[in-house]
Amino acid sequence: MTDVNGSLELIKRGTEEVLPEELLLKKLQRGNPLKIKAGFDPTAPDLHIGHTVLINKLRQFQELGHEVIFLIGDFTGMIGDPTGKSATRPPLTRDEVMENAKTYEHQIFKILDPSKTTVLFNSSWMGEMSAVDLIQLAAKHTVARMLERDDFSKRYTSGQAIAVHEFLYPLIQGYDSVVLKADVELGGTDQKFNLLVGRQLQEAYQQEPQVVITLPILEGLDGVQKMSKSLNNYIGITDAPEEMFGKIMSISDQLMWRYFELLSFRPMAEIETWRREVEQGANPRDIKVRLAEELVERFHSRGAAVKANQAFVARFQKGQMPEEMDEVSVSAADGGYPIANLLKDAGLVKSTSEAMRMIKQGAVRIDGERLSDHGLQVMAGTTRVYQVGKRRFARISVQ
RNA sequence: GGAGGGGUUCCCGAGUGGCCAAAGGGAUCAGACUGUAAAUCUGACGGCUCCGCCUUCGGAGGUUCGAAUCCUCCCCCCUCCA
Repeated sequence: MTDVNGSLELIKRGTEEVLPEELLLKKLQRGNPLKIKAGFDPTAPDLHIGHTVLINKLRQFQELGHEVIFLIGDFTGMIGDPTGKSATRPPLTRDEVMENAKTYEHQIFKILDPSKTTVLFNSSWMGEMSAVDLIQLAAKHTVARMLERDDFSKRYTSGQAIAVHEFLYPLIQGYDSVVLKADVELGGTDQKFNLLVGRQLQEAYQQEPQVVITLPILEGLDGVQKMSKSLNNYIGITDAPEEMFGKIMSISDQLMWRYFELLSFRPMAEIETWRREVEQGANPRDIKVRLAEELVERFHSRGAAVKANQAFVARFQKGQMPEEMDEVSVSAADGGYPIANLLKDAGLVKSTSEAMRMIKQGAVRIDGERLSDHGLQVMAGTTRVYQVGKRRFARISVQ
């Protein structure tokens, strides 16, 4: 390998930490393909663009000739990662795990090269482990070290529950690295503790420890909390083009730069140029469009990106109705369909109470016209466009 | 095993017999303003046949004209001691 330092620089770009960097350099200098490990939770196969920060990094390793191990933590999934609040998860069945794995592959191979990716399940070795083995593994770590983990110490000091089995999670994740003889493990900054446990365990099992690379956690659409499905502040990589485009356009100007840095493949120099243009008065919206187009193109196609942009302009800058919306058909009883029930049954609101509120607040429109009568009975034989707020539409036929 | 503290509406957190569908904050949603920005302002924020009615305050009973608030039993969490 002639250009080891160049590789190192490339790898470091966009990362939070490389621990320890000297070891990575040493491993690279040997010139052999490295085993790059990244673990994924089997319960949440719907990836969002926050996950792609990591996946993009994996791809970079592949391009440099290394082997990526995409590890599905189906065994650890049964424990549940004790990050933050730990609601007990129901164990997944074998079929569910396999199905989720398929979904993962479908999504990650939009970015990764399948021929250089090995997909593994940690149940294949953890399932074989005996109680004795597990206790021996547990003997290699101490409670004090476990409590170093921020999550645990916070919960411990603030009087929240920590179940004993939660201590096993980092150990098992670390043991995966032992089994795989991983050279490098990637994870989000929130995984730093778990990743470091892997290093320690590898040493305990007489292996050269892995290099730990942490990547920033992408903030969600709100710009404050991390992107996650449960907070509903995410952009799914399978989101429809228009939805994806719209979500990106809705982020704040400040957050836009963060997204550019972590998600765009554009050179940083170019992004800096745009930032200066904005400082000199360019409309940030126009720059944001470039980000939206790039990402829609990556996960869909160039054509989809162009179309999404056009639809966005038509709908929000020119105030037109969306071309496509849900079509709903319902049957009215005698005397018509009460508007509140209609909106509820069509899925535009969660309850009739909410429907009433929306109407009182002036959020409901029928064919573009604001509705004020919350007692309206919709007659059979009509088909109209019902709108709640700015974003929820449905074309409802009443039979 | 012993002693003490605690479980409230999505989250945090007030509330110790009626004025409580339950303060306040957060999140969320809507309206205004906009670039579907952000910030800000206003309002909403259990359900329903919606100017009225029904169901909520860990669970099950009980006292009372009336209970989130009192009593009994049960479940769960935390702290200190052992």
